[in-house]
Amino acid sequence: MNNMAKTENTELKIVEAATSVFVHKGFDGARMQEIADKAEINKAMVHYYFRTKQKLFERVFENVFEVVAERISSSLETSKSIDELLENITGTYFSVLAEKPYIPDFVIHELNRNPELIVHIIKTRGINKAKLSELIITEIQSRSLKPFDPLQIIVNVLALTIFPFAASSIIKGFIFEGDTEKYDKFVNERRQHIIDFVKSAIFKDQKT
Amino acid sequence: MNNMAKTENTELKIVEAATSVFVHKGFDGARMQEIADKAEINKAMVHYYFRTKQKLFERVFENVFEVVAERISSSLETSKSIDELLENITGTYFSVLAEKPYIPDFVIHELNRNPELIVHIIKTRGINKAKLSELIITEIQSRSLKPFDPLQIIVNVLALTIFPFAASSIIKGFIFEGDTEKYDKFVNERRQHIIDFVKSAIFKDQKT
DNA sequence: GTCTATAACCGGATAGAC
DNA sequence: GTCTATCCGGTTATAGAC
Repeated sequence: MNNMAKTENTELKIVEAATSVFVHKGFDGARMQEIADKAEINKAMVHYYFRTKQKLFERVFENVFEVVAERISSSLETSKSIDELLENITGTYFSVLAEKPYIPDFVIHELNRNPELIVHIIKTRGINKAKLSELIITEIQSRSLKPFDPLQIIVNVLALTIFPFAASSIIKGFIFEGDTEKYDKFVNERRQHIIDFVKSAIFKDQKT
Repeated sequence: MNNMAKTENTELKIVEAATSVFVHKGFDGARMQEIADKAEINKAMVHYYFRTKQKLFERVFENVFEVVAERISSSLETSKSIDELLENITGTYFSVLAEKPYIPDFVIHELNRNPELIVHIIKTRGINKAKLSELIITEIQSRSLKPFDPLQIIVNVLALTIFPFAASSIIKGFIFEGDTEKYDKFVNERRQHIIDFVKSAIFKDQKT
């Protein structure tokens, strides 16, 4: 009992440490020693619990991915209109990414370099894009919205929301010349801007 | 003379090989041996020409960055209206990125992990966002467009254009379930879609 | 489960002959 | 300029005592 609690506690500490290292340095840049140090534990212990760097990484990646996927899909389930959908998606992403802005670059980078990961993950959790485009198509017809391709719209919303976090260093550096204050203001205003911008694009009747 | 031609030729071969390796594996994942192999040259030669991996990387990164920056800024210079601007930016990006889709992830990832690079690059080539937002502001007033923040609009266009390339593996995997044909069709239609979408968002008069 | 020590290997970099 | 051989530090992973 005592042992088990200890075990799970140690394992958790390792995963947490590993997450913060992998997420900031990537798989190739991460060092098992740094993970051990951050977990305040011996390096051998990390191998005792997870055997290889690769296995530890997979555990971390799935965790990180799950955090986002979980919150996104639950917010999709409950959306009954495009307006609600927009509010929910942007809201969810902003609440997750404002806290963990490094997630997009991490996920994108590791997935690009390791496409097998995708196959593995898709099997466990497929995003229900069918349901999503159905909702959009229905709305396009019933509310006579602009006849854009639903998939393009979905990607647009993802792009508008995620890109600024993925490319934060570029936007901060090149567009705001390193001015953190202006950048923060920009991010704060952006959630509402995206909603307004997308609505303005797809609704025929103007709401300014 | 003969030596010099050979030198420049060898150097070029190294840079080309290094580019393809760095761009796909990132700095941490890249191996000098693989670069040497690809350049069909000895590993010691790579060090002879560039001394360190870091120096070779910087040369490659600046080259890659330059390709994009060059074409973007020249297309910005010549744009006299928002319509032209949209056509030029999306057109330029698509022509560059359709050919080199790995650039966004590479640039974003390396810049996020190595912010000092940004400072270095900004000094040499600043993006003239001032001129850009001026044009947008003028257009907003004279053609009575929706009063969106010009900087948000700029980021929107970049996001809509670049994100699908950066996250290509995700979009291909999750939204198109690995169907390359559908994905290619999606990308081909996307350039025009972005133009239509953005115009629809910022123009008050509808052009469907 | 936890630690120390070390194996085994890899990768960047250099020495030195040609 | 080009090659072979090699050094050397660092990194993953394991052996083995406690």
